Amino acid sequence: MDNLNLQQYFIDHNLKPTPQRLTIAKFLLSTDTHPTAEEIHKAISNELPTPISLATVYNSLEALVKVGIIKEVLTEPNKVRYDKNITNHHHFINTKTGEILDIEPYELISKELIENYLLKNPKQKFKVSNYHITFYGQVEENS
Amino acid sequence: MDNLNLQQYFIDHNLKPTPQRLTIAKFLLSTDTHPTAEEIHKAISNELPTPISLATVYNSLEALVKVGIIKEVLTEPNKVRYDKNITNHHHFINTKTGEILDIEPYELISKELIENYLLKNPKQKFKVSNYHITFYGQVEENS
DNA sequence: CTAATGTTTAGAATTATTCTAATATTAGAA
DNA sequence: TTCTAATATTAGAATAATTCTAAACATTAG
Ligand SMILES: [Mn+2]
Ligand SMILES: [Mn+2]
Ligand SMILES: [Zn+2]
Ligand SMILES: [Zn+2]
Repeated sequence: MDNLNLQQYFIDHNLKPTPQRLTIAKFLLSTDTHPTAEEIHKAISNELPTPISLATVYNSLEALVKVGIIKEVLTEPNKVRYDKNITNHHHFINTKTGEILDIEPYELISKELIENYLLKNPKQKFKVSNYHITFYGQVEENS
Repeated sequence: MDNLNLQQYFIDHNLKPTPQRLTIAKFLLSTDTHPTAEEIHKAISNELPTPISLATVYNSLEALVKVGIIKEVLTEPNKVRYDKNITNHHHFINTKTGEILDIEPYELISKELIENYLLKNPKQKFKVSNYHITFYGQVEENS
């Protein structure tokens, strides 16, 4: 999403396209990492004429989550990370580096497979609306 | 695990079987819920002759995680929950009630299936040591 | 006994986040 | 263009979860 679309998206969702919100959104859309509010605050603090407050970063992130432009990701204890990738996808955590990688849900694990799987649980019937997998391990570079 | 085994388990793992640790461990082993440190503190505070401090609850939980008798579970932002179920298993979150249910990993989603799945990701080779699925949805009672 | 070691404790400190209430900005109406 | 009402931003206080500190306790080996 480019600048103009972003601006329009905000307007369409009753969100004033303030410099702070635009800067935060543009920053998130530009990175594949999953930064925390603090990391975002540090990263953008010199991209605005006047310093942005941490409260505004938190406020803006909440607003951006609400209009569906970003998502929260929970990986470590007591830390919320933010993700520009709003599609249903999974995460691979590199246990050596701590890096969080997006894993796209290809067809192999389908909704049907998942629901079948849960049907094996004898006690209750589960109606799954969503699911998220966190993989832990290491990454071997392709040769 | 009963009282005697618990005591022995602690000793075998160089952990003094203090009343505080035993009480916390027994409490966790007795519940299928996934309580927070605070909830545990409240729940056991009248099961000991003298009041237990919250610091001790945190210290003990850390020790119990270290010796592998319990696990941490991350579901909500900024909250750590504890789980007596140390087997590899998944969690179903009832989005109506917030309840967290254990889902045993039956064979349908095997390690091989998972690794195959990740092999479809063209960019990198993943060596998965572990994975955890969080399901969201509702539960229909069996008729 | 006594020393050494490990444990618990209250309360202070820290970290992440939310709240408050004053000020500033925005966007539409006049 | 102003004016105005609604929103947004801000600094700093407050809160929630957790960790740290250093003193008091308990247990055990000598
Ligand atoms: Mn954070
Ligand atoms: Mn907690
Ligand atoms: Zn992601
Ligand atoms: Zn569990």
